[in-house]
Formats: sequence, C-alpha cells, structure tokens
Amino acid sequence: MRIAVAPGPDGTAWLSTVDGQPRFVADLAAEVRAAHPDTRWIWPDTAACYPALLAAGARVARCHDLALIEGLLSGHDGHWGEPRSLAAAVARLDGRPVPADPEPVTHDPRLQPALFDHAPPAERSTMDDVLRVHAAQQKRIAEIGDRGAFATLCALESAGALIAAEMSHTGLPWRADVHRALLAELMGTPLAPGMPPRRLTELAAEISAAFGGRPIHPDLPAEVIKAFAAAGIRLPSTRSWVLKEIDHPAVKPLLAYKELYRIHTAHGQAWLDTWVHNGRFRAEYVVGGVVSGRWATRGGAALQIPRVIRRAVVADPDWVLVVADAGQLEPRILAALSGDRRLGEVAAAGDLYAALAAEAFDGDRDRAKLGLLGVLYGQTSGQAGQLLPVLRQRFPAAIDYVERAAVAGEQGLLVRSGLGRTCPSPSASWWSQTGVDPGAVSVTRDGAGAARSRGRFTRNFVVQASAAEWALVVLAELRRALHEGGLGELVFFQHDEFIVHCPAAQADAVTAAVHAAAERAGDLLYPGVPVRFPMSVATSASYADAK
DNA sequence: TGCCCTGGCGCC
DNA sequence: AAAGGGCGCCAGGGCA
Repeated sequence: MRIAVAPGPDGTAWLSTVDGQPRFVADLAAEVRAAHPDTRWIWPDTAACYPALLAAGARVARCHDLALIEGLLSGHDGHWGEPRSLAAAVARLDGRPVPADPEPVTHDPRLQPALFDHAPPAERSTMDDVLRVHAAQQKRIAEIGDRGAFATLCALESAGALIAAEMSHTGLPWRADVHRALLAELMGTPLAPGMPPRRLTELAAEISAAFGGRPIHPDLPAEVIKAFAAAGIRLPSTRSWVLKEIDHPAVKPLLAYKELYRIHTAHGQAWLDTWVHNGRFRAEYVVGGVVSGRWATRGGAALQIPRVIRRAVVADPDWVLVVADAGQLEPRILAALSGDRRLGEVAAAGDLYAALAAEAFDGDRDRAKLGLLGVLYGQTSGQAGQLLPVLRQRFPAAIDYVERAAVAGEQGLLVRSGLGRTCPSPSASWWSQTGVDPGAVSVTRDGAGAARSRGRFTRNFVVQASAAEWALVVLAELRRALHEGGLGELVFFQHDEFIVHCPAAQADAVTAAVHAAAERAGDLLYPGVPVRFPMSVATSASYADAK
C-alpha cells in the first residue's frame, strides 16, 4: 500500500492514496502510527519530514523519497547534481524553468535553530504535485528496462534516508568524560582556557629549538618549508610522508605535533562541547550527496573519527556495541561484478589478499594487496604498476572490467554501478581541455592528464558505487531484522562498517542478524555468484576494543 | 566582515 | 615502498 504525503507545518499534512481523494490531517504522526506497518510513504524529502515524525514516536518502514529518486533519475540521464526538490521535479514535468534547490535545513547545533518555522502551509495542490511526480518517476524507472535493478536502487536509497534520520535521532553513545580524559592524556590540559593544550606548546618549542631557536608556527606549511630551506633542505610540501624521509631533529616533534594538532582542532574540546550532548553524538548523515552513493555527513566529522578517539564510544551500562566490518569489500565487489571466475575463487576465501598472494604472488600478502588496490584506484606507476601484468594474466575478466570503465571515462562516457547509479558527466572545461570533443582545437598535456584522471575516477566509481549499494542492502536488511526481533538500535554506519547498540544478552542474536544481512545482500545483488562477503563482527563495551 | 581557495590529514 | 579513488573539516591567506 502506498500513501502519498504533502507535509505542512506543525505536524499537519495532506494524505492520499495513489488514486484516492486527498484528505487533510492535523497530526501526521498519529496517522503514521495508526497505518499498516508495511505502508510505503511517498513524500518529497525524508530528511525534511522524518525527524519530526521520529520525535513524535512515529516510525516508518518504507518510503519513496521523491527528491532522492529524482536525483538518481537525473544522474542516470547524465545530469548529476541538478535540482531535485519537489518544485524542481514539477517544473521539469511542466517544461518550466527549474528552480535551484533550497539550502538544506541543517540541525547543526552551532547555527541558530530555525527549524519547522519555514514549512509552507500544506496545500491540496502540493498533493497533486506529489502524485504527479511520483507517477512520472515510476514511469521513468520502468522505462530504464533493467529488470528492476534501478527500482531496487530507488528503494534502497529511500531506505537509506530513513535509516540516516533514525541514526541521527538515536545518536552514537559517547562518553564525554572518557573523551576528556583521553585528550588530557594525549596532550595535557591547557594552561588557561582557550589556550592550546600544553603538549602542543611544548612540541612547538622543541621544533623551534631544532631550527636553532627561530620561532615557528608548525601549523603553517610555508613557515616550515622556509625553516627547512634555511637548514639546507628543500621540501616540495610538509606532508607527513615527505617529512618522514628527512633526517633532521625537527622532524620527530613536527610529526608528533601534526598528529596531536589534528586531534585538537578536529576532535578536541571544542568538538566535544558542540557535538556531544546527553551522552550521544548526533551526526547528521547526508544521503544522496556523494556521487558514488556513499553517505556524507554535515558537521561533526562523523565519518572521520580518529582511531584513538573511538575509545570514547562506549555502550550504556549492561549494553554492548556489536561492531561489524565487511572486510575487503571492494575487491570482492569487483570479483562479483566482473564475474571473473578465478578472482571469484579467491574471493571465496575469508582473507582475500592471502588467497590472492597464494595464487599469484608467492604468498606475499602485502604485494597482493598493493597490486589489487592499484587496480581499483588506477595506479600504473611504481610497485603497484609492476604487479599489474601478473594480475591481468591471472584475472583477465576482472582487469578488463575496470579498464573498460576507465576507457569509457577517458572518452567522456558515463559508467554505472551494478544497480544503475550513474557517474556525473564531464564538465564543459573537461571537454575543451581534453579535446575528446571533436570540435576542440588541440589536446594539451594537461588535457591528456585530465582524461586519464577521469578514467581513474570512472574505474573506481563502478566498484565504489557497487560496494556502496551492497552496504545499503546490508543496512536495510539489518534494520528490518533488528526491528522485527526487537533487538537494539543501529547507531553508526561508515561505508563498510556497522555498529549496533544492544543489551548484552542480545549480542549473539544481533551478530547472527549481521551475518544474515550480509548473506542476503550478496544473494540479492549477485545471485548465483560464488563470491563471499564475510563480516568480521566483534562485541565489546567500547568501539576502540572492537578491532 | 564574509567568501573562496589551498594545504594538510582524518576516515573508507 | 608509493603517493592513486571518494569524502569533510580545520586553519590560514587572499580578496572584495
């Protein structure tokens, strides 16, 4: 059963079945709570309307997110990033100028909360728009003619939007006291509020001393390069891997400073004060913002939590964190996508790189890993490049798969994930720069570089985007299983990693649900393909102990 | 003052 | 050992 929703302010809405009469409701949350649980809700924008429903205790099992699906359809047509709001979709249908999308409503606690005040009044005509856009999207999805793959992608993307809102609502358990103790242990406490932590000050002094006492700001690359030049060392940059090659007494404190400074600025006390409240870190996930279908976050850097800081992620008393990680996901996806039989056999192993090493690299796991990652990222030089011929000879179908994607990209063509998520078209400047466009004047060396660069992007896209949709299936299956079993709560998702927070007694059931979800994802996306997608699952009180 | 760019680096 | 795919965030600098 599908029910269309045109949300208004203060929890009001117009509701309609796909072919019925619209009716006004004063309390959308009450309607949702009373509706059949399998209802698929058709609405303009999950991120805009679902948080308020969750706050009112109304959970939704399934939805059709018109904005996200408009974005997927535009992308499929080669117009990634075009406006996708309900207003834009209607204008597109009517052949009118398409308005730009409004700025997303943010829940960033640093900004003044201005939520819910701006919602336009619910109008009956908005319901007409919802129904028209929905019907048009259904037609476009059907016309793609890929036996339902793209429709699956649309359902997954919508499910992802629900899960993202639910995880933001729930929050990741976060112990501010543990975090503060960790910061003090790593870098000492500031001498005064607002001053840098003590250890940073000390390291800065050590660095200055190593340069003969000249005062230096270690966080200004230009100053560091100048200081090294004065000592007779010319550096192309101050990146840590460059510094590691240098023999100079300033290098050691400089590297230590960079590491701590990063933690201080990105996940220090200021971050803690801003983002952690009442024992939870509420990240704002952004679905549909990354070309490959991975999620992003807005504020809070939820997908870049440094390993040392993960010690602050601690389960509630008598609860545990079940941390699941899909190991070596992208090479396995390549094996499944390409149907390469030999790589599939390698990918049937628990440790893909070890099996690959045994098969083709005399048991050298590091070289096997380096070579395969080089294939995924398009590295042709250096050691990874040298390993390519071996891989091509052993796994021709897999190598061919990514190289076709690379060639298509260099020619300005579009490539797609397994379910049809589509990469962006090249920019206008790319066409003129590369000379791929026959009307262009000449190909510069920069142009050739730009073409190869796009080839690396499309090569990686087909794998990364297909991996992202596999992870979405896992997420959706896991969410369903947890809800049906009354098991815990999903609290974190990061590309190929999933965290469930649950009572300790449920840990085994949750672990089983994770494995089942991974298996179902493989069966759904790659039926009959022998590739395995093993999950490593660990249960512990702290995220830091789970790896 | 605000905006955009760069360098650098955290995560996958 | 080598430096390639996707992101977001911070600080600082240049500019209007």
